[in-house]
Amino acid sequence: MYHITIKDIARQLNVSVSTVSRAFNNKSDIKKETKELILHTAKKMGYKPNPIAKKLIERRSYNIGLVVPEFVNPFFSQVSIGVQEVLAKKGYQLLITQSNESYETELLNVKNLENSMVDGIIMSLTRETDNTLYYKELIQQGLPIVFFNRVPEKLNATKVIFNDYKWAFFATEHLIQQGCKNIVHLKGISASQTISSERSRGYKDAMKKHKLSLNQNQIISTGFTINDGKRVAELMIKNNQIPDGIFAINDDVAIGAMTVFKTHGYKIPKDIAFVGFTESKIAPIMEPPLTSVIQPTCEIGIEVAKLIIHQIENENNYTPQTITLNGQLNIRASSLRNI
Amino acid sequence: MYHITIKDIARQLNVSVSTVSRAFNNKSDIKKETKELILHTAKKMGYKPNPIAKKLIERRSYNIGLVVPEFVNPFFSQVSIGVQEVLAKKGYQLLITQSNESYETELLNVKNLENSMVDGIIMSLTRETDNTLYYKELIQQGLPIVFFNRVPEKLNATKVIFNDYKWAFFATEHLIQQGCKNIVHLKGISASQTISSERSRGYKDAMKKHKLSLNQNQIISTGFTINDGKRVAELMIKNNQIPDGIFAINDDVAIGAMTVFKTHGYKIPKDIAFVGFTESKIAPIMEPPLTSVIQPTCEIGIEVAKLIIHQIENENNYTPQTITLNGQLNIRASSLRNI
DNA sequence: TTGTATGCGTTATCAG
DNA sequence: CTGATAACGCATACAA
Repeated sequence: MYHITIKDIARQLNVSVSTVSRAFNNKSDIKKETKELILHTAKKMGYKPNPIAKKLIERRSYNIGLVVPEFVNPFFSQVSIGVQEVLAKKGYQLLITQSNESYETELLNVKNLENSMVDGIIMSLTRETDNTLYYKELIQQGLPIVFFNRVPEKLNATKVIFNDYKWAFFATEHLIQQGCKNIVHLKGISASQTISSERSRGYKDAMKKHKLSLNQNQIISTGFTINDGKRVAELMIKNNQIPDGIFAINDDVAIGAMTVFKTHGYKIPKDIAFVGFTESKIAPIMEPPLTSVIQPTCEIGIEVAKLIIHQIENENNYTPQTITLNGQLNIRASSLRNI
Repeated sequence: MYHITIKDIARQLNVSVSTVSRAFNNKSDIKKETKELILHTAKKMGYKPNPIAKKLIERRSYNIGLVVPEFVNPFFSQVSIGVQEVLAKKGYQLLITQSNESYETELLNVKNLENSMVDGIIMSLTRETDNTLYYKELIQQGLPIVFFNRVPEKLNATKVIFNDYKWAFFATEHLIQQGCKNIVHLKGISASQTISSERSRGYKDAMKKHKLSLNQNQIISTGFTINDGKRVAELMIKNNQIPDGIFAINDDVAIGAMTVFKTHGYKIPKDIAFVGFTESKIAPIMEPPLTSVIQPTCEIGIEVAKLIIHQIENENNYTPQTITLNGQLNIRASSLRNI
């Protein structure tokens, strides 16, 4: 693959490289005819400006790194679509990496991106990420970073988050309004995760507001997968602790639990009403269709991308901010008791 | 963000840049002590080599472009994981673009990648892509390209495909072995798509082999989404054309159709047995769980990545090849009649 | 209006 | 063993 350069064009036309350069960046004055001639022959010769050379001069890579926990999770691929959309328009390229829910890999990814001289990093932490010291240092060094979704609680950084508390509250309240009295919350795992704790906080406050009894057994640390949901449901059945409503940390857990309860003869939503979180593709086709909180995935991506660009282009003149986005409760049959 | 360069180190240590450079590329001889001193102070100063400068010299971007129809489809995100894995190890970066099933966007993406001076392109065509002339030209110009999944039938290029024919044949034969006599195939749309036509060819041949009647009504051009599946099922019910087995172009179509038939009181698999294709996350948790052909998504990615690297590194000395990968039929309750 | 020279950060080729 | 210098492709300040 031989690439045509401005030198080739200059030689061909017996002009200097600077003239050719000028023709492309309609800056300094250049005779209209020469310009047109150059542009024309450039096109004919199949010239494409070498972005690498430009980047070297501008001392910027126009690359932005993205670090997500796992790409199989549609949430993150959807966010990345939003990110791409904005970045592409602005001439940036996105380098996508995934940390497979491993802090070690996450750190490695970030360091690799640094070595790639990205202009900024967009990231969502793994579930096990506890130590955010390195990211703090990066911020202090002046590297633009935007966190989203799974964000470091203690760091003063730019963040885009979802109002987990509010929507967990609404979701729980919805179950209560459907007549549920004994609602169990299937929670994530680590208490350090903002998301898990915010959602369970919303659950608790809704229970309190409506003066429903709330004991330790009603919040169960489950995990995040379909199998986690299944496992917990089996345990609940074995212990004969059957609630009349379940608010799950996410759709996968809800689906897993629902499946098990169904095969054991429980009627949904009559015996147990279900609400999930972070609407998945499966929710609407479950039987019964699963009520879930939908997050504005694409908007999150768009917002994140705008923020990182803003931060890059106003390097010395920006203050960390946290943007909180809203969602929607998609009410479906799994929680509708038609009281 | 000020970046330390070898110049900074040279100045700091009162040596020349070439000495510093030598210290990093343990090539030419350099006094052990100076080398160690340089390496040490470089680390202390937080030096990171500028990959852009290196790329300029090497006249290579070490970027590889990926063009997929849509990233929401987990198939493609899974493939991309495999691709990433291999490329990252070899020091390449992946630029991911998606064409949203639009030929126009696809072409735009490819051209953008060209302008980014990618060293090669990995792509899967959109469903509407018909004209592959431009890609032919690119290949002739010597740009390494590897196609996968949705590949241009007529182009002599490197391709990684799945044995759609074979597994469609097996899937259909499985239904026949379960006692189905009147099997309908829910096909994609465009006849020009290798995948759709290969799968329906497999279906037809299996029917022929087992001497089952096969008329035009048994192959229905459906589409690719859950709603397409629903729509067709409703039509079949309305026309009272109820088969005893359905082999769908993909899981989404199977799921859509299955849902409708179920709500109309049909028993799965007793009344109608179902087989999907390209195992989705939903398949195992459907009720009944959906039999499907699983594709080795990650392996496809790995294979594709290896091929593009091979092509890049042996630019003048490679011949286009087509690699066909195998899958597996995950038999589940949706097709098991326990005869 | 155009050409010359310099520099972006690095490597490579020569001299020394 | 080390230093000076040219080159990668392009942009730009300055000179003509």
